[in-house]
Amino acid sequence: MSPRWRSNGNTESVDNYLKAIFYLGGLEECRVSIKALAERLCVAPASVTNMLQKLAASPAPLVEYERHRGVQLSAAGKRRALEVVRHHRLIETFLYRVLDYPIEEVHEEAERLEHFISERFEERIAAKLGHPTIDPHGHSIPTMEGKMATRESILLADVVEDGTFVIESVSDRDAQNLRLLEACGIVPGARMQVSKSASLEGYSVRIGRSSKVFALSCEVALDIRIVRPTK
Amino acid sequence: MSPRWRSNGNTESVDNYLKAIFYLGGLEECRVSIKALAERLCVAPASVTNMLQKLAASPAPLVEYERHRGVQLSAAGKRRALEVVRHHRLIETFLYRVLDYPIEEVHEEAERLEHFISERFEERIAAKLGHPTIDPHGHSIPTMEGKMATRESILLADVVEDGTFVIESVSDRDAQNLRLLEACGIVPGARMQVSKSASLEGYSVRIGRSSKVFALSCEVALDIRIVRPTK
DNA sequence: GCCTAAAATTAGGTATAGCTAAATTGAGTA
DNA sequence: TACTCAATTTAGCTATACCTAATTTTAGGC
Repeated sequence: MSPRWRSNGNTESVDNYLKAIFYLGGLEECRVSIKALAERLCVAPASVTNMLQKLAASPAPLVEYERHRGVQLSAAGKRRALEVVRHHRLIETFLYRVLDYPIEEVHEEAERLEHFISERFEERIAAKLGHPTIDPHGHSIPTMEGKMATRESILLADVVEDGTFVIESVSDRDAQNLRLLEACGIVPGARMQVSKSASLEGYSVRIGRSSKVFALSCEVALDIRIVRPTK
Repeated sequence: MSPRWRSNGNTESVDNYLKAIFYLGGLEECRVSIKALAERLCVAPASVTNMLQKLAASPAPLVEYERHRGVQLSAAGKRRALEVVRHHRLIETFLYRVLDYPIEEVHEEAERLEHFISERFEERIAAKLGHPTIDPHGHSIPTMEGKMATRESILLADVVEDGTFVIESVSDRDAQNLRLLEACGIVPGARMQVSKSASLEGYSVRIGRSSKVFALSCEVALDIRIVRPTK
């Protein structure tokens, strides 16, 4: 006799651990340290150790964990992480395109809702949106089967030679910053002229044909991915 | 340093208690027994006592609770309950009208999501739907200010004389049943000829101009509200 | 007024997911 | 090799929200 509303088992925390391991592990899926996870999740390192031990001890473990050598997702864990990322990015796209959210508000709402929507909800919003592959921040949306397209972009922060680029994606984690970027026209798909300015400790950029120049700090440049123009 | 995803305080259980007290108290807002609450929430009576004591002891209590004499919502509790009901019914309407959900699936999804949507989400779906006042099951949607329209309907189960009625609302709690009702055309707004049949221990009904007769049990009739046709 | 049964409460226990503080481990340096 | 220190783990604690079993209270019948 357990309350109706807990019947699905609450996977919120677990999902957040999996997502964090997924992001921190990068595409190379290297082992992630307890410290890095603790920082990303805003919990104490001891809490992370605890949770990972529990996850690793389950009959169908979502993580591969070895004492003192960090943690990695198992195949099942990666599948679940990609599902949550798909939920997150579909919801962001939906909020932006169907419910006309301001761009800087979609992340927070998606961060909450991603854990609670059903398969049906996922399928319906995907259909409504025409099965999108890119979210409003320019990030790839994993498919229902758990495949995520990889694109050959680089970090703006890694640019060494001045040139023209197309913005692939921006970070969704800092709403304040996102609002500023959007106001400057720094949005996925925009064409951007970049010049590295040593004096400024950052980058000067011009968007499209505008003559306005914006200064971007190195920190912000770490959150922007760009590609060479196709033509 | 508490994890981001718990920052709002988890009000899921509390919301469910408030909603249950709201429904069981009825429009007269009478005191609700611990036993009734426990049954509705599928938890042990001891758990209800516990929760109510905690809720009543808070500096701004959501309930008025006295040992051995049941519980009632405070003004603040009623406000919150109506907000959750508004969320629930707006979400149901949204799922049905915008995302083309089958009618019998909207309740379960709304039951989960109602606790986690933001004010912005509420406002946006309401706008998208043209600020609806009735949900797909025929229930009134409370306003943003916490007012809920009351209509002069009666339970089908209270019908003593045969006659023609318009269906106001059906229950959303039993998906199976809801699917059957819909298949019979027993949906809000439909015109229904009712005859009480003693032999059947229930009602025989015909919908619109159809000649098909359906038998409804007394139990089902407890979940259908009807009104006299306006003309 | 007393007795009984149902309802409510109390007492004590579980699991989850956090926490701090103390102990341990291991990786790089002297 | 041994030392040091940061990272990790362990131990033991907290709060929430549930549970069962035992106790208390209340309300209705006699």
